[in-house]
Amino acid sequence: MNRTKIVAAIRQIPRGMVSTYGAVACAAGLPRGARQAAAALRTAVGLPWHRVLGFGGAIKLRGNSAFEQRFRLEAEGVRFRGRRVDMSQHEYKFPRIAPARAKRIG
DNA sequence: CGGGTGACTTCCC
DNA sequence: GGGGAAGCCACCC
Repeated sequence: MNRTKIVAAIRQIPRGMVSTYGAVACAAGLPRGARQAAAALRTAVGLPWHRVLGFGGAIKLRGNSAFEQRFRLEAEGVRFRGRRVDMSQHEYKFPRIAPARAKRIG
């Protein structure tokens, strides 16, 4: 199941690192599955959900959840630049799980 | 089958 | 940098 791959990918993000919806989906073999990655994060439990961000390291949650996500990341040593995570330092690059052809998303 | 929806992304103003 | 439009995709009526 694709959703399982997405969950597996998210679970691999180590502490102090982050990734993006698109990258996670890509690692799971779904080049256009950013939204599916988000859906998986919403439903699945026990994931490091706070380590998944929008493109460029932006928090896509709203309200209190956004605050909590930022708080948790900072607690792991992740640094922010403005409202975005400093991706040059903390972006986690997935090992290839499934062949992910690079294509534009969006 | 068709239409609405979203923790998405990219362009453009 | 903020806001809107358009494209994409799985899921759910």
